[in-house]
Amino acid sequence: MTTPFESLAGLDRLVHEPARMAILTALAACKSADFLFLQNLTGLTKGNLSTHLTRLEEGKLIEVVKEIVGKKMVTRIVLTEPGRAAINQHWQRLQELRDQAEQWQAEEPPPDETA
Amino acid sequence: MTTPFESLAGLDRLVHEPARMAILTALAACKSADFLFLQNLTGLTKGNLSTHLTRLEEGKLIEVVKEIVGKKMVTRIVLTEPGRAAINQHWQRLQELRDQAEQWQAEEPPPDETA
DNA sequence: ATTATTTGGTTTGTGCTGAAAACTGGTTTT
DNA sequence: AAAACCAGTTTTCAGCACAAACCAAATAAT
Repeated sequence: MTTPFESLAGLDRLVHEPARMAILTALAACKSADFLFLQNLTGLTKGNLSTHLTRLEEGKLIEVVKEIVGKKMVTRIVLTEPGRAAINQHWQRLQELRDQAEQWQAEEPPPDETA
Repeated sequence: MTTPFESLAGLDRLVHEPARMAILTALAACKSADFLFLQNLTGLTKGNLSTHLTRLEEGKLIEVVKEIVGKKMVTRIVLTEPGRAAINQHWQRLQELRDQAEQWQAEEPPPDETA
């Protein structure tokens, strides 16, 4: 028997991490985002954003595409389908777990020791 | 102007960390919990639970009380009022931010470059 | 009574990880 | 041509989660 608390403790940190939740949620809300736009949206520093993007890319949740626009190189970040599923499911899971936690009652309550 | 994504990125890691969300949420749902009961609920190892409890105690979100019951020493963990507020507000904030993110649209969209 | 074993945790060691500073390569400005 | 700037990347470092090792007290075995 697994409690909602156990599930909470086991949440995927790749998605759950605040900065990455921000990035993934932003990407899910935008049709497209380039690096600087994402930086503005999330308020992360460039270095920080860059490393989080690398992690997300390693996890196949996003793709980083470099396009040349005019003479500038633009880094476009795209949410993959697994990535979209991951962030959506994460939000949904949080909601479920919160609800379950509220409903929850110990089957085997801790020994009474009010004496 | 701060976006919901910026707020997401700034979430308090002391509360947001999966193991600690589990602990705090469990404590909010129980009237009381001793160490082993919490361990069963969350599925954490003893060492891991112990260190997280220390962090939460340092943050004044819980209190760890050692009682002697019969001949046994029982470690009882109590959510402080700030602790209860913190976990409740955290859940609420997550909900809000999700909603805001869904509503959100860029005021200043990224430069169109469909060419 | 003395020695194992179990119970109920804490401390220590280690590898990871998030954050910002420092760096890099191209571009524009002067 | 040099200086300044832009758009990111790499490096450095402190902090952290995790489990293994450890420890004290109670209980069980001999």
